Amino acid sequence: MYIRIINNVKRFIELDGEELNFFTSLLSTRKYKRKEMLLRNGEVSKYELFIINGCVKNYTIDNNGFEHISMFAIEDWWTGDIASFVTRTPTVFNIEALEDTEVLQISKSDLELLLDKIPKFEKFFRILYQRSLTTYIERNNQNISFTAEQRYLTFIKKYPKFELRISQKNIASYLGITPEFLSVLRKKLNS
Amino acid sequence: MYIRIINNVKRFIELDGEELNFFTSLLSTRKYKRKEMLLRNGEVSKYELFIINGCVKNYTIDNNGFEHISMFAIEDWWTGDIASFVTRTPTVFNIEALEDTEVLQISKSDLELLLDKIPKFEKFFRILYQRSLTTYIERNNQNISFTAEQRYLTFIKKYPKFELRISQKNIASYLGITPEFLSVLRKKLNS
DNA sequence: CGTCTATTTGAATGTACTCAAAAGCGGTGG
DNA sequence: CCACCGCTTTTGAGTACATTCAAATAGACG
Repeated sequence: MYIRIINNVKRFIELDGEELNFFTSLLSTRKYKRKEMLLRNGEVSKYELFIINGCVKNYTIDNNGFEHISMFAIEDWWTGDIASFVTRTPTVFNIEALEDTEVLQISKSDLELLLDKIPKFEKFFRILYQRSLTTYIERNNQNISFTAEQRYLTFIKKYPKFELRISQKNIASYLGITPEFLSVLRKKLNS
Repeated sequence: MYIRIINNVKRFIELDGEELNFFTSLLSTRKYKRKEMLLRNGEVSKYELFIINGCVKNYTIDNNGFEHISMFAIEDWWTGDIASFVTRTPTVFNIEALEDTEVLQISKSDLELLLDKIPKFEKFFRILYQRSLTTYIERNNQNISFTAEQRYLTFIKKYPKFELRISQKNIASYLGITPEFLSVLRKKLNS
């Protein structure tokens, strides 16, 4: 149950048995069926989530009803909505399971307790956010400088697993293009 | 000299006089003239930077020689290139002063020393990166879902100061559009 | 004051979208 | 296990948003 999250945390900090027990005591498990919602636009995001298995998408819906995917998360990834979680304000995001998914979650008060009791977790999250930031900076750069084709090629190179697991419609939404246009791009690239 | 950075740090953590002295002892000042480079593509980013006054742009140059601005930073902002700084690998970014600029900088080894001696700084940077991440997530969402006009309107609403201080050419580069098209947009919006 | 860069303007072009319809595919129930 | 239903993907025609290139004008810096 906790092996994946423990290995994940141990990438950046070292913890003894007691600290690990305290950490895992703050986590709870939840299972979601494919298409179930983990978070809905308008709610306050109460948890930071760690995916044990499965796959979710984190997206907004614009005024015309179109979905725009901010991120995917699969096993060993953290997800959630930091902005809403930190400020306790309603989220603009939705999180939906793309496969049957099992998560570990930690509430805001328990996370604060954890950071307070074991400051090494400040370091853990500092590094986690640092790396996440790097990814978003890179993606932002691609968004403002790449064509859709370049973004697609970069995406499948960086996340080869995702291409097999995630529908074209969802990949298109992540890339910021229409599914029709992604279809055209793929046809062109395969010929 | 240190008032701005001390106030910046005190937003998230409390420090006593001794801790502040240790912190500031690790900082050095540098001044740059307008158009001077703070960092060049291919170098390793050796410092995290805090702007005391002035304004800089952080950008990449694509294969066709076009600039794409990742961020601006003015007084009280942190900047640099985390990816290169953390991994000690050559950066793809350039940082250039848009005005005469004065910065405080801290080297990687000194930052590590600081984080080690005063773990509260782990918390400071955890929160700093968390907030920065939130900004990039929001901007990424706008990039994949907004038209150029919507991105421009959002930008001037969020950073009204920047519009007065930064050339249209640079704003266009930040938004991911051509200066010519931004000119057309502004004309349309002013009529 | 002169030079260099930024901004404006316009015409032609390209990238990506919209809308519509057909084809393909997967899950579910009979 | 097959057939149907709903959703995804494909295809194509017409359109919109944004770029490219060029030239004129305006503005800033030394």
